[in-house]
Amino acid sequence: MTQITPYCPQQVEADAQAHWQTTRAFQATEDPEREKFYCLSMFPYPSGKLHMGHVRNYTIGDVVARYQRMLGKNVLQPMGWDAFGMPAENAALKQGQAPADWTRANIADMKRQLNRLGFAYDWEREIATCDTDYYRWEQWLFTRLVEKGLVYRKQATVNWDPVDQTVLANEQVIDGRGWRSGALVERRDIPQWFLRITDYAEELLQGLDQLTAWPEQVRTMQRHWIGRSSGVQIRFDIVGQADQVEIYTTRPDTVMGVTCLAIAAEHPLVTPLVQQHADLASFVRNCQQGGVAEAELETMEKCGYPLGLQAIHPISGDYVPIYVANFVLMSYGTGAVMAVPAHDQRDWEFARKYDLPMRQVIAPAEGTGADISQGACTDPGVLINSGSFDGLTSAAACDAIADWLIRHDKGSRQTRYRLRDWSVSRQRYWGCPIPMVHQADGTLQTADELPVVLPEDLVPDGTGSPLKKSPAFYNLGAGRRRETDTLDTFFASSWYYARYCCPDAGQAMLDERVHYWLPVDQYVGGVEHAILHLLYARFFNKLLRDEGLLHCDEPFTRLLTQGMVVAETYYRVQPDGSRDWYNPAEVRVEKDQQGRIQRAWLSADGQPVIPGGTEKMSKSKNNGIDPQRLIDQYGADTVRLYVMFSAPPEQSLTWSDTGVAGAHRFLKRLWTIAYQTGPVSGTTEPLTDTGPVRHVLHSQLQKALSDYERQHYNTVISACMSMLNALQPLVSEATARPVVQEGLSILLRLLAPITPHITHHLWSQLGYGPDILQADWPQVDQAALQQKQVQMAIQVNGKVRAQLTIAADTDESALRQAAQVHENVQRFIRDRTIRRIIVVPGRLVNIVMV
RNA sequence: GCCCGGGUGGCGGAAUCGGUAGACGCAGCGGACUUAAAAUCCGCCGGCCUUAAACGGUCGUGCCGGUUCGACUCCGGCCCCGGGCACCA
Repeated sequence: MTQITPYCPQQVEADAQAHWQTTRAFQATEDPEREKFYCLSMFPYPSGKLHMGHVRNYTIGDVVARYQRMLGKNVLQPMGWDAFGMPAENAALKQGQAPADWTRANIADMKRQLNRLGFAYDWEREIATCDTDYYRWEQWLFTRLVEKGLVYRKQATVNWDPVDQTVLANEQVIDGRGWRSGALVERRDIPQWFLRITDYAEELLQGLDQLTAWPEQVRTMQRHWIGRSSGVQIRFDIVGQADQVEIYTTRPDTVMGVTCLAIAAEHPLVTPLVQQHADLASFVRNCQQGGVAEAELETMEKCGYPLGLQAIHPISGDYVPIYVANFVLMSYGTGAVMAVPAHDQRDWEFARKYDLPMRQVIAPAEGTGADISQGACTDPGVLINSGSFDGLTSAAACDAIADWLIRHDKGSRQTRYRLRDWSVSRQRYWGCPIPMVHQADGTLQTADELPVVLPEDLVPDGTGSPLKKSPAFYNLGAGRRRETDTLDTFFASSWYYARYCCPDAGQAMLDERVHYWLPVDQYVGGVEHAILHLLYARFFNKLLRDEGLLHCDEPFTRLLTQGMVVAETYYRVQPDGSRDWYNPAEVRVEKDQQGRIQRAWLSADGQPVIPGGTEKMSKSKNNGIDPQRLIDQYGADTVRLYVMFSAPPEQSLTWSDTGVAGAHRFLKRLWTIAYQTGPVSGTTEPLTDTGPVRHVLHSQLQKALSDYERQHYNTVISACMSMLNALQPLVSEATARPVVQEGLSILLRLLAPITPHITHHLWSQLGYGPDILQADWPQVDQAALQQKQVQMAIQVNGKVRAQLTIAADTDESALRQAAQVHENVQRFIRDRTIRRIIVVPGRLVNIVMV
């Protein structure tokens, strides 16, 4: 046997990539004659190096793009950088490097790594959101939205670090304390810029029904997030005051059970009383302790303090006490809620704690009265203790009570959304400057000239935005002052998909090329973006549409939410209480028999580290795995194959590096078998052989083709492995050569989207064709699928008792006969009466006994 | 706390519409080749019972219950893990 060139991925991959470069294989051009396919993966934040989550995301996207290309579509697959954000400022704090330099160095590194993986990107469309040519159009859009009245300014509650004198992100609040200072975080209201996304709430909700190629779970999450509800806004008068308190409820049927109102510490009713009552003042101060994250507000201990005012129940006229409560925020809703302890669990607990009366006004529709001594009864039922409303069902009472309140001018019906307007201003440096100017008279105007360029030479010091300390930036003279807040980075990532269509458009935000490419046919990204990013991008698409810049209603036709790559986290607590996170690659662990971690220590110093649980790979928890080592050792194709094989794309993947060797072994076998078979020779006529190997080949091909459509790429690979397993014994048989060649030709094309380098090499080197990118997609030979014999299971009462190999065209009565005579079956049916026999053609016969 | 997912051998996973649970791979074990190792190739591989072995039996898809001739799949209740909760991206 002749010596076979060993598989050398580094060489094969460099050659293939050079070929794609010289042929400009992935540069996309608009061509109205061809069907387009726009495949987009969520662009990365340039945090440093590529981690496994990136590799997984971009490999999935690349497989989709290359698959569509092989189907003959005109494919656009761009790539860029979500380049503004907090980590650049954090790196600057640590290393004193300007965020711009850090970011651009990371972009260069990560671009090199992406290229090494062989992704089919059109790099001529590369975008970085920190480039003036990109963000100038955000500023332009912002001014347009100001003109349209879709931007406004309002107080909003933020996390305030009283020591560092800075606003903290929710992520920077750890156990109620600032991550750097360790100081107790306070809630503080400051003026912020808002976008009226709620104007689009109904359209964003309705649009979900059209997104049939989105995962149902994402649509459900967005529906709940938008959270449309029908309810009643009710006004309560206050004893001895002209002011009123307004509340909103979706359960007006329970209104007769109100025994308390709870209002926010910042509510206008509270402020005048604070000066008079020291206890109240101290309670209000306590209320302002802690962060603003909803999870924190919902899980903290609910506290209240009686304000000393009584509200007048709008129907009964009873007096109900008003409490100040730490779980009501002034900036959401009306800043007040009604409490119905008998029928709401949170209110029930609140009433227990402060010894407030409970008044049951709903009886369960069926059975005897519910016991509210153990907890609230939240189910709908029939009204009791509700005067003239007694006996109504909850549904009827909702209507009747709403009507009563409206008739007596005490309330109104309202449709509300849980969705809140989008606060887009950030008190940070490394972002797009908001193009507004504070005039000497206190009014606000849009900037005279765009772009407002962000100075790149500033270095943050952890005590607020350096822009605020940079008169060169903000001081416009004559008392005019530039806004120093920057835009939320979600602003930049909400329209990049459109800019890729025309990244060089100099005269406008978007040009006519978007009409060819949009909407995006396939969007791929982490499931963690299921709500915020995807909702904001849908919102922006509608803003851009209403601006006349694009025509589609929704930006992303099909969505694949890739599961996360998660890994264990490890940390040590520093003397100041902060946590230092260690990468799993630097940690050694000892596990017990159940696989639980017993002991973990840093390999560098042997000292223990604390396991922090498996979490999404992230910069902040330092648990990203560097894929570079694997690429160096095995090559890009092996890494691509491995990440696609080891789990279905939508499932989360707990990182472990066993199994990579198996993926590599498969590619080596493919290489060896292809070279043993040698250059393509002989007839090119379609084969007519219907032997067992071609049956395996074409039934596996059929499975692989359908799995490509279903995006079950892990089982595409399983099918390819089965095909290679079937071919392997035939390699040394000269007569089987046509079948092996056919098999390899199918296999190479099936694998081309997943492992593009090795398939490119073998295809052209062994004479299957000039360039696998131009090859036709394989097709199933139906004749090869036919089988003369099938194997069926025989069950008795649903338990498998025997196997039957029988002619595929055996009719049903013959099958019943054959099943009953089987020896082992006889043991179970002897002496007993057969009640029925169920035949599932091609699968099983089930004999049901008495 | 609320919303959305997930839980199948030692491990990753398969089972597309309620129809033979464990495809494909990893790890492991046994064998071939080799002076040896690596690589490669061949075979075995959920637990328990029975058996010389095969055949066979029985349990088994997080837990408890239900529907069905038949349940990983459907229904009810629970447990655990992951994601999101509006300033991480």
